[in-house]
Amino acid sequence: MNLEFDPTKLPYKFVDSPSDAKSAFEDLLKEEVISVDTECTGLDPYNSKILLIQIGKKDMAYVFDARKIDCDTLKPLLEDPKKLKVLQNAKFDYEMLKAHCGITLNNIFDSMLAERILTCGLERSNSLAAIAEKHTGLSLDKDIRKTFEGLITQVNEQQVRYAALDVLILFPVFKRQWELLQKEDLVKVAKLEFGVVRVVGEMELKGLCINSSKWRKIIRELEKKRDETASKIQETIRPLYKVQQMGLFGGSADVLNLNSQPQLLDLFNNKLNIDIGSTGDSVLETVKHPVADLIREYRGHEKLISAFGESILEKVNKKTGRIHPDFQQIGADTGRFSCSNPNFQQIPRESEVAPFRSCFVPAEGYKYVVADYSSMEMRIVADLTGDERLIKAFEKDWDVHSATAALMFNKEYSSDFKKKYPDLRQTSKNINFGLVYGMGPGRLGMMIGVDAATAKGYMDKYFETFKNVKIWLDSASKLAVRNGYSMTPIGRKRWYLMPDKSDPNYDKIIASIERQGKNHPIQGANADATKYSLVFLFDRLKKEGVDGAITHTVHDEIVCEVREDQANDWAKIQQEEMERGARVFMKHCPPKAQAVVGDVWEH
DNA sequence: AGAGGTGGTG
DNA sequence: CATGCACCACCTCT
Repeated sequence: MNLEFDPTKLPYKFVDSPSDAKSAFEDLLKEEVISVDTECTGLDPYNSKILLIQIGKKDMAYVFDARKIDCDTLKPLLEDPKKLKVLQNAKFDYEMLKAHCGITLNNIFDSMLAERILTCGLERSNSLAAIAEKHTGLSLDKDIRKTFEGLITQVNEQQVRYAALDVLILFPVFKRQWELLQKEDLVKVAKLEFGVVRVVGEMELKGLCINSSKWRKIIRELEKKRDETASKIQETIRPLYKVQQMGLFGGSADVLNLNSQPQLLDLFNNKLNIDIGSTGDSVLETVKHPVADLIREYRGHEKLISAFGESILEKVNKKTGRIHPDFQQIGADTGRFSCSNPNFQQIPRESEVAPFRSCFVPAEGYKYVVADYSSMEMRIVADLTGDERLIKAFEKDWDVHSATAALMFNKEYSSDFKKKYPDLRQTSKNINFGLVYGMGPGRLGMMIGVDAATAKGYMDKYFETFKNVKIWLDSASKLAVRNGYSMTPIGRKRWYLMPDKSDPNYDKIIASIERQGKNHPIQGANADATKYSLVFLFDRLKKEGVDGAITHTVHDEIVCEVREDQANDWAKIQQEEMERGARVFMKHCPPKAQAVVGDVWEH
């Protein structure tokens, strides 16, 4: 790879005076493509500061001292929609520049997302060092990055050189990635992802408000229940253990640690003489012993307390009073988001004992508008297979599981089908859900309580009824194996590492690729629709001048926080835009989104 | 520190 | 022959 600069004699200028800033600005204004990076004292945009802003052209890097230069000097450059800004992990710099300088980056090329799009399924590490090494052969020393953490003194020359190289290297990386994106026909996907960056940036900056006292109340209740169950278990099994241990304060010590699988296994296998291979819920469920039931009860509460307890409240940001989770834009190889610190995509669904979701509340004077797609994956199946009867069912907005059951078992569809034939509907529902995962008869049988042969009969019946679904699924798995990748309708690819013929697990791995090859186009298409929706909604918020923000997304759901008096109108818009997001590629089956306005996170 | 088990979400 | 997709957090044990 030809570099346009000499890595041993980096072309950079350190800019720490207004006049130098002005001339650097003038010089950069001539460029159509600039690269951008920031060095900050930390990762949290609200509790750290920008030290350096680097802006590069292909043969020169300007390193601005953010503590001496007025950001406003750079604003017209960074906000110019005609200039392409190349960044590594643009979301981070977007948030920093927005929070500290009021600068809104646009027209973004994100090398991290580009690499992810180009290697989905193959590589998981998309650090600048890895990408630069791969595309230019130059190895970056990222150790210096750590030296910016909490820095209060003046930056040294080594730090400036490091900062300069980060933006210089982005040019050859960008050039190469752009060629590859075109070659792999991934430009459309890349443009979508790059458009989503600013939405994610704003979403993370906005965060969510949580009712801490209500949250704590739930945890306390759960702890009470857990402790009661735990004591009951300890008392019940104490006689089985020879050693009577006394606790520090006179009470009896626990006989075993209820969270320990080995100790639990020992309890069942050696003390209760009930052989179990694992302590998972599906196994304990079948154990006819009161202790098994108690442990399941204990587990249920312990899980909620440990995963969703105090740890989440510790994430409340001191500056904003809200929680700002990390959204990973291409968190899954299918194209889905993932979420962490904390993971707001796995908050339990609303229930009597654990109403966690109702603790998420909009700010004073605002409402939540929560919208999700209904039966999206089945609608995508209908669209991809072009099955007229499925499409018709969705056009009439029928319950899809009832409709498939009606077709499979030659019954008349009716609005009370679920009441009349609950078992038939359940069977169809399990097939519908299972088929997008490539499920087999064994698993289906387990789910509906019949043997594998009977279950296979149902599946045969299903595929006889929906021949084109079978054709599509077979073709999807074959294509994945033959091509080494699968694709969503907009062309998002997921690659597969093909096993060597000599691999002892060859068949197993191929079977797995076949299942992933069926699942990816469906799950990925859903993700694509949601991402288009995010972009459409974001633009619409601005266009309509709505006082609101996108705060959360969970795969087929988008949560907005909108000023009270505008919420109802926005709900209608949100529903329309989400359906439009799906119609980008759904040309046969109508998508459907449903929105509700409320004071808590619910749907 | 990392793996494995378990279990929460879509 | 065997066969459920995609994540992340917390726990224990090595």
